[in-house]
Amino acid sequence: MKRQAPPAAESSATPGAARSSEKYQRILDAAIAVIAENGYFNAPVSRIAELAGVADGTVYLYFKNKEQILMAAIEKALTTFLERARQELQTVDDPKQRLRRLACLHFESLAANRELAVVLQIELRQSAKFLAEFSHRYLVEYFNLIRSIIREGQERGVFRQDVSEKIAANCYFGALDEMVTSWVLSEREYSLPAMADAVVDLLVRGMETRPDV
Amino acid sequence: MKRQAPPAAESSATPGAARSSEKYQRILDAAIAVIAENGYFNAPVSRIAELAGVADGTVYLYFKNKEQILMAAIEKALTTFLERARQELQTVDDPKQRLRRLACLHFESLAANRELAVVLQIELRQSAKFLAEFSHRYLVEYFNLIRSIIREGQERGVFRQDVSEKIAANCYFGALDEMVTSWVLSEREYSLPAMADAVVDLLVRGMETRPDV
Amino acid sequence: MKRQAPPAAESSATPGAARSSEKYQRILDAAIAVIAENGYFNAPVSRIAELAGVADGTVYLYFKNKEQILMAAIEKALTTFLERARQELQTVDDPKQRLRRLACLHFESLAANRELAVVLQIELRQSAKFLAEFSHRYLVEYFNLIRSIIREGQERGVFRQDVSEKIAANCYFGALDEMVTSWVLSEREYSLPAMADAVVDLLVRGMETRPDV
Amino acid sequence: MKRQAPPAAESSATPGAARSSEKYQRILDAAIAVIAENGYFNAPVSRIAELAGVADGTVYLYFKNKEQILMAAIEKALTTFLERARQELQTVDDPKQRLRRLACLHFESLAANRELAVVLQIELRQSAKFLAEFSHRYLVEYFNLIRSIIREGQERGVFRQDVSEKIAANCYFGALDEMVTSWVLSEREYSLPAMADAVVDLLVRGMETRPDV
DNA sequence: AATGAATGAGCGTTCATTCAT
DNA sequence: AATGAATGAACGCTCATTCAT
Repeated sequence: MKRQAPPAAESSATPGAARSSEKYQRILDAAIAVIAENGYFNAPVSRIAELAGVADGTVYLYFKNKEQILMAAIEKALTTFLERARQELQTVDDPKQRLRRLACLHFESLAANRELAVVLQIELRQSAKFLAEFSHRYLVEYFNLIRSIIREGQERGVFRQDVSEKIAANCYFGALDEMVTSWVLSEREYSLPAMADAVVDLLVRGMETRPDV
Repeated sequence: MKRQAPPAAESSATPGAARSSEKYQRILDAAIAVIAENGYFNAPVSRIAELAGVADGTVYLYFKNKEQILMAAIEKALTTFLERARQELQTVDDPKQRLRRLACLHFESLAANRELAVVLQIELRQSAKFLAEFSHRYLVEYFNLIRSIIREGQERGVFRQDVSEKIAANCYFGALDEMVTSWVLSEREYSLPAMADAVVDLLVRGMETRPDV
Repeated sequence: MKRQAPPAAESSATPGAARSSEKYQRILDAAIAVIAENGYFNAPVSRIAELAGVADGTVYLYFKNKEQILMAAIEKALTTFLERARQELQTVDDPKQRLRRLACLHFESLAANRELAVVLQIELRQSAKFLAEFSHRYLVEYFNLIRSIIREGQERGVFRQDVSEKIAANCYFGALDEMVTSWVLSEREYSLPAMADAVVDLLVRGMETRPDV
Repeated sequence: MKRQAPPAAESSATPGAARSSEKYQRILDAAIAVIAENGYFNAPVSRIAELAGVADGTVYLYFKNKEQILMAAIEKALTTFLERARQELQTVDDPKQRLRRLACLHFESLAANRELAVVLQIELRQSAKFLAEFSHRYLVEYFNLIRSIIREGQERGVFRQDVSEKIAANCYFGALDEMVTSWVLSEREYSLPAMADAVVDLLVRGMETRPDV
């Protein structure tokens, strides 16, 4: 994250790409592409550099090591997502609708960038240690958001009280996650966001208090 | 030529040597242990061999390459699981109960062997290609089993017809899967099977036809 | 020092060199040659391997890392020297003669293997840390030997008591050491052992009690 | 063109830029500090630049390459030392006293700047080639000074004629050198100059003609 | 079938040096 | 004169795989 002060601005003399330091971003994008294609451990830093159009050594001007590239990519994606999610959820009040909105965002975000989706769904879990650390640092916030919505719903009497909020959040996230993985692995092209309603429907029905008999 | 009868069945993952041999199994167990501990890419074949008590070269008498060890381990775990699942499900008729029974088995199987769980939940996803191939070859059967139960439920009028059986299966599997991942990553020790009822409850309620108003 | 059990014996089928594990020694010799030529930091392991006639990776079968090669070479040279020194000194009683004998051995040992001499005189001192550790582990024994001879001389009244044994040992070693360095750096070829008498003469005179006036 | 007058004298080790510049000196000091701490090969130019408070590239305005920094640092230290030595020796006539004075200066100079001492005693010897070139260019003068004193002593009949002046100089220098190395490596703090008398005593006694019996 | 020494391609990373500004 | 981002060659080391025994 030690983003070197970009030497100023893009000059004219540079063929094709802008000179200076959207290089950070170029490396990040290249990394996601190469990792998505080959997996983290089969993604040589040299290939990432090549795709980013920089020298091997340049990568290390922007990232401490290979792992940090992946970390940075994931962190950014998640931070962006959470920020957007929190913002959009402010305009929705009903817990059911909030879960629905969140699922749409989840799907839209990943559908918009399939390579990123591959990385998040698959490469993220290369090793227990990596995932564990990651989960604790970033994913936990997403979970907390989900749990807070469910809790709110329970307090309002919209969701059943006899469902552990933690378990419900797990099921909700797990269902979304599996849908994405399924989509990522599928050869057939289909709209992921279009699935949101069905999924949320199923889960919300599972959680809601019966409109009593 | 004192070739000791190389015992029968050879699957794709198993060349020249005996699949049933005791060494075969020892290598498999060692592989799961080492991979669970360090991750697939940080699991040297030499360490697997060491733990299995065989020479490095011996591993290659039983497996074509490193990837095939992981493949074989997973294949066996899944085959065993599916076999047992099919058997146990024969004694249950009600679709809801069948889903419940399946979830219990899912959790029990993995809770009984945490190392295997780590491998299945995490190491499985080293690369999109790997996972894709794996999914298509083995996981698809599990999915088909789940889907057939749901379909049966729909046909009997126990589950709503307006839920895509495919999506429902995804949600069901995703929820279970996330519960397991959560359990694997958790430091606190708790009973995974004990969670089965709550999870199935949530999902079954989401799928069932309302006991009409 | 983890010398792999050499797989048995030299077979006939091997062209030129013996098959198996004087490889350890070959690598050591190659290392000394390459380091003497280029200096430790400019001595690629790959060149050492090449000169030893083994693959790069093989080096690491015999040595934990590059530093350990240098360490092993030096340790062996010093151990051999000290062993021989102690043995030969048993046959000499007079302290003055013992110092003389030791100096001869010192010079002979290094003159017999100029490359080793280069390594010991020069490469040994690449870094303060390296040298410090080395001195404390190996050189200290040599110093102790020298000091014990001087002390003995003092006790017998052959050497002056008003000279710190430690300082005298430093001067003695320093003089020998400088002679060797001088010889190593000199382009002109001359006999190092031939210098021994003159050097020892100077130092012994400096230490001896005057045959009283 | 606002070229600030690039001040006069340029030696071999100093290209384009000013040798007398303040930055030049800052780089030199930084280099000695960093090299003393980490060794020449583990002393990144970037760290030297950082410590000197200049940009990486600036270093190359003052020095042709990394080696030249070390060269220049050593050259300056030796030049300064020799200049001072020659001056101080003008006030001493007796060869024995001159050797004593020289040893004191030797020890004082290095004791006054431990980092420089580390560099001179240890880092100087990174490679036979480096040391050889260095010896021939700078150290030789020091040796000549020592030899001239000894020769003078011999001519005056103070020192024995049967000692090669060259060997005697080697022993003298070697003894001093070893004392310094010993001091540099020692953890215990002690006064190096305090050792001068004892060392010189030993050597001078070794060289002097007996006050005849 | 079993061994394990040997291989060598491949990788992550460092750092002296350059050069456009 | 001064900068510091960029370069890319070079290196130490690992490890999947082979093969002579």
